[in-house]
Amino acid sequence: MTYRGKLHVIASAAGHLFELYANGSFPVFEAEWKPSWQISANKFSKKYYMLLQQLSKKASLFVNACDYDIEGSVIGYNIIRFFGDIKRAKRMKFSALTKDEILKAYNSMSELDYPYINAGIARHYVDWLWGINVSRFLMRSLHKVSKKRITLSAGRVQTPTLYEVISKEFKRETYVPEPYFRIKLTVTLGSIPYSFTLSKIFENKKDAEKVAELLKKGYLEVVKVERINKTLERPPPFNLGDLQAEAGRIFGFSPYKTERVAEELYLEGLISYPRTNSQKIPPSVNVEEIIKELGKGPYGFLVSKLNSMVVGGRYLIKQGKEEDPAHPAIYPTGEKPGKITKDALKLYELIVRRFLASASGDANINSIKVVTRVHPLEYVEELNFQSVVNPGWLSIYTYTQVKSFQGYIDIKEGTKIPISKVSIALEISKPEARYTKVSLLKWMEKVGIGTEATRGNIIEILFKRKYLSQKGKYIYPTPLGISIVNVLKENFPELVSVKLTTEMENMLKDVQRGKIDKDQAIELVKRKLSEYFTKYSNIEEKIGLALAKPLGLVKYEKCEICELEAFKDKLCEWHFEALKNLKEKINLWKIRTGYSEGVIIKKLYKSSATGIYTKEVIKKYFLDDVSHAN
DNA sequence: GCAAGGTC
Ligand SMILES: [Zn+2]
Repeated sequence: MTYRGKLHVIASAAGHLFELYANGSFPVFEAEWKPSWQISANKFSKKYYMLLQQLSKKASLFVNACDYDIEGSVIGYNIIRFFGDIKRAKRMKFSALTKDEILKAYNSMSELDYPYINAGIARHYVDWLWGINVSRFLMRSLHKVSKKRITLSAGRVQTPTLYEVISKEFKRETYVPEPYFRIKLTVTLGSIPYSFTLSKIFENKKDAEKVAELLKKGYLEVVKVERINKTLERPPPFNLGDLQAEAGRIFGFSPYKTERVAEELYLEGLISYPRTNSQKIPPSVNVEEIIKELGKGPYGFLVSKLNSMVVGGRYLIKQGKEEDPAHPAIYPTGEKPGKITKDALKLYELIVRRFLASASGDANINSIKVVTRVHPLEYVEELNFQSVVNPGWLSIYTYTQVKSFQGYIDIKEGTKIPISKVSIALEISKPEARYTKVSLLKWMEKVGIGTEATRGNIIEILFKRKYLSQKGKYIYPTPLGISIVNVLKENFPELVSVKLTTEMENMLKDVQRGKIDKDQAIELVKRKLSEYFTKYSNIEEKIGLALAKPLGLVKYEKCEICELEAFKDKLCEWHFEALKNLKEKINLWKIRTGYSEGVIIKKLYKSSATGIYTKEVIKKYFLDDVSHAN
């Protein structure tokens, strides 16, 4: 384009066109930037590379207009320094690809942003040095012992993620639930029988029985009735993490799949840039125009619903808390979908409904809180009944359903409600849930490792390495994954912890502020790794052996129940822990319930709260006894 | 071949 009398040529990169690269030696501390297309099997970036190289020959000024974050700064810097001239270069900064923001950024462009560039370069080196060297160390060690070449890896993001799955799973699968008792009452509300469980917890069955006996002659007295009108606020538009969570919940998509399909929609021009953490839509996005366009398409009926809710004709998008330096939240462009896959259409509709919901109205809920005294005891019990009086956004975003109490509640202060039935319920404690791909991604988000663009993929890498496996929707570690974590935790403790990322980010901030030089920061990592590998030159066999065992490449003493290495009493650490927990908890069960061991074992074996390793221990050592005894 | 980060 010609603007203000000057010819401007705008050409796009496609992510990093250059990557760090070195030969195959070990340890390796020197790396150079090399064109991505020369390294990777995928040559897609070559055409972008060639074009930018050609155009750069004729340019008098170079402007980096990549994403306004440290990666965007590195992407543009590398292109300018390898093809152009960093002395004739500028930086544009904007957080949404809208006319307003682009014009503003154009009119206020700055010199090249070295604080960001240097921090970005340091980030690349730190990850490369740790990842390449430790991965090579693992593979060399295994090769020494087994002569096998098997791809193994470790890294700042993938290793803490693997460690998290394993530590959570260790607790989950060796879990033995504890018993407790609660009292269930059935009363008549108006003309409807209504059952609920008293909140009071009884550790021992006998205590619960005593109280239940008293309640048979008891009643509920209504102490207070409160009617509260609550609002259920409409949700903000999607960032990628929320989209991945919802597509997982609703369609069963993995986070990686959602990211891929979202990219497809983006390239089709149907949605805005998907790899964003923002839940906000800035005023520079023309929401009115987008909704008008959507109204003409297949989702026009949703726009009609929306318009019936909005007063005054102005849409007010609910803004979320999460932010992104380079992009707004995900929104539909208003373009009509052409021929796209079934999955793409599902995801598109989800994004459309969420966007329209964020522009619609909050739902109104009528909630009745009934405070009762349970006679003849002094328990105060709260009963809550809610019904949706105005669905608002719930009628557009129909993936979220709110239960409504059906029926009329005719009670007021002083009303006495007879108890028609009393029973005792055995309840058991619940363990923390197993990870799914989605909940693992949410964990990564929470602790702050990885980015929108990488989290889904890094989870898939752990599966490709056969460190993790999936059954149904749940994730389980493999023996190889367990050995990898054991080896890394013992020898490179930094690498299993999220702290490595926190500390790296602090270091990057110092580089940005000029408190330390990027080369100094990189040097510190090299020194640390160098010390490690000098120290470990004579333990490669030991480490190789630990990795060869789960791969079945060497003989070793196995657990009596599984393939893991025996740890104590012919059991692996996991089965040993499960047996220990089980023995302790059986006693607790006996005291609290008065059940025989046989009954307890059967209940535990049947319960979904009991861990897998616990069940295997039960099967091996207890179950036969039980069937003989009976 | 190996990381994590871009994007195809
Ligand atoms: Zn075992």
